[in-house]
Amino acid sequence: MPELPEVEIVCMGLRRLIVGKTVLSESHDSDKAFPNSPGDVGGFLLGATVVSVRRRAKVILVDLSTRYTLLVHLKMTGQLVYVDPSDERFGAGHPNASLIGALPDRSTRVTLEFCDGSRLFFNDQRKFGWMRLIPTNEIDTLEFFKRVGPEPLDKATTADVFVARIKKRLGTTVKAALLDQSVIAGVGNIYADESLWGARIHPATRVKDVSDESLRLLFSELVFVLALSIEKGGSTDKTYVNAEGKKGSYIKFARVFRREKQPCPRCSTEIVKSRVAGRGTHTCPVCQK
DNA sequence: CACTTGACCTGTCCGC
DNA sequence: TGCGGACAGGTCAAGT
Repeated sequence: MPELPEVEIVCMGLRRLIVGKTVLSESHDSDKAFPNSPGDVGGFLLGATVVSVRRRAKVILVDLSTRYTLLVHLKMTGQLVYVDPSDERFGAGHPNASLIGALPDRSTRVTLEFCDGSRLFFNDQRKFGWMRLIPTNEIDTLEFFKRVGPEPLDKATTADVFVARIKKRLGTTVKAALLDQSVIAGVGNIYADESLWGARIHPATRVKDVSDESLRLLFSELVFVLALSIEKGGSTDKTYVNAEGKKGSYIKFARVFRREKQPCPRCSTEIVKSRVAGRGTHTCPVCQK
């Protein structure tokens, strides 16, 4: 499930792989892949050169020379994978296609072909993800970007900023508040559980019942797990891969996420799985009260 | 208004 | 072996 670290890793790869490349053709399986975009997406993309790749929250922004930007949201199972013609994974029909991760595959929804013959595939098993083509100067007018909270890894986003924002959600659970993109950007289920364990806060606690000191600790734990995950290439539970098709390893370092029935790294009590804010939630019943 | 739940999807896993 | 159902979770619309 791509969250901030996974999306950041994809962006870093795309910066290296596609900036400066010009689109030769585009194809997609269904117009549902491009909600709220011009009808003739292919026509708008033809001849456009990739100028830069940015990230805001969990959204990838590919700025084009045409003053349009391609927005991409990977949601849960989306992938953006670049393949060069010299790569053995290039093109379908390979005898060991699924084994080597050949592309396109049956989850491929959009294909961008560049002038040098390389391709960028947007794959999405569950079809929750989307791409959107929009004039670059209209990005700030989109409701999501107007509402979204600050980036946790920005220097300007201090613990004070975080505490002030989360305390606007006094009546809800601290986990629901962390997952709310308008409070703080980029946090999903994995890093919510991991940071709450780090701060010894039970996810179902109401925000009003958490001390300022604990909220400040929560922010520093959040920054810690996000930065650690970026260092480890992100979390691959099932489907996540980076722009080169490679998996991340954070999940090996996770303390509670997907570790139910395993010992808590702090006190050895069995990690339990429950449901908080409508999500599978992992906690240590002793460390997190 | 503040907050919670359901819908969107499909692959995988579990019990029978 | 096959089948029904639960589950996975980011975001927004709908419901309480």
